[in-house]
Amino acid sequence: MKKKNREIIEILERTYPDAKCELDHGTPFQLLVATVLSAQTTDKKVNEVTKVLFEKYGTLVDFLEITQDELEEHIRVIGLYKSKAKNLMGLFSMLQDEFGGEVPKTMEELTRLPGVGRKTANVVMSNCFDIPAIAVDTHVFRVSNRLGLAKEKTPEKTEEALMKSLDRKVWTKAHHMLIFHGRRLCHARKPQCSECPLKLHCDYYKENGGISAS
DNA sequence: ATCCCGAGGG
DNA sequence: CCCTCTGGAT
Repeated sequence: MKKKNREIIEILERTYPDAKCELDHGTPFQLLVATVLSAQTTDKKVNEVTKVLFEKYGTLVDFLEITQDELEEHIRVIGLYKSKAKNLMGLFSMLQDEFGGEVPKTMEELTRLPGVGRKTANVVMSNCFDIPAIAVDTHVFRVSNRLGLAKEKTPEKTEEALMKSLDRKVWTKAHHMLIFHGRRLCHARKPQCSECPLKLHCDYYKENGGISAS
């Protein structure tokens, strides 16, 4: 790992020592469901929904008995609930029919599941099975570009570049820290550069002197 | 208005 | 690559 990257990781570790997955989850199956639900909404809201949902339906077997209408009723307060409910219904049956009722552990298998893309697959692999992975969401994408960890034009290329430029053992942690940084300081619109401990390592800061775009 | 730890389809 | 899908918070 390059010296600059190592310094960035060290600063992130000091700044966000508690960076972690904030979705509540017990079993891998439950985190998979929670992660599918989390797209374009907040973890807080998903946690409120899953707390009630998993109390009534805790396992795949329970969900195989549910109807799409019942599921929609539970997740109605979350955005995109129709497509999420539809995807989850397909996900349940595919888990049962093609994966023996178990959550698969590979990118190829996970992304076959309806509603599961690279981001969700990486979250499941790293958080459920301790497989080093970098899930690139909008935060990781933006922050990586600004810091120069991975200057890429698509999330998939950013994922590849980060895996090359960072030690495997910090992948999962780096993923969480970059998300925390994106949410706390390195906002899309108005990044708080003046408060940022990484500004001296940041290409974005160098280019505009830390003046937030209006 | 803009954003939320996206995914699928065109 | 770009658009849409959704509702709630700020």
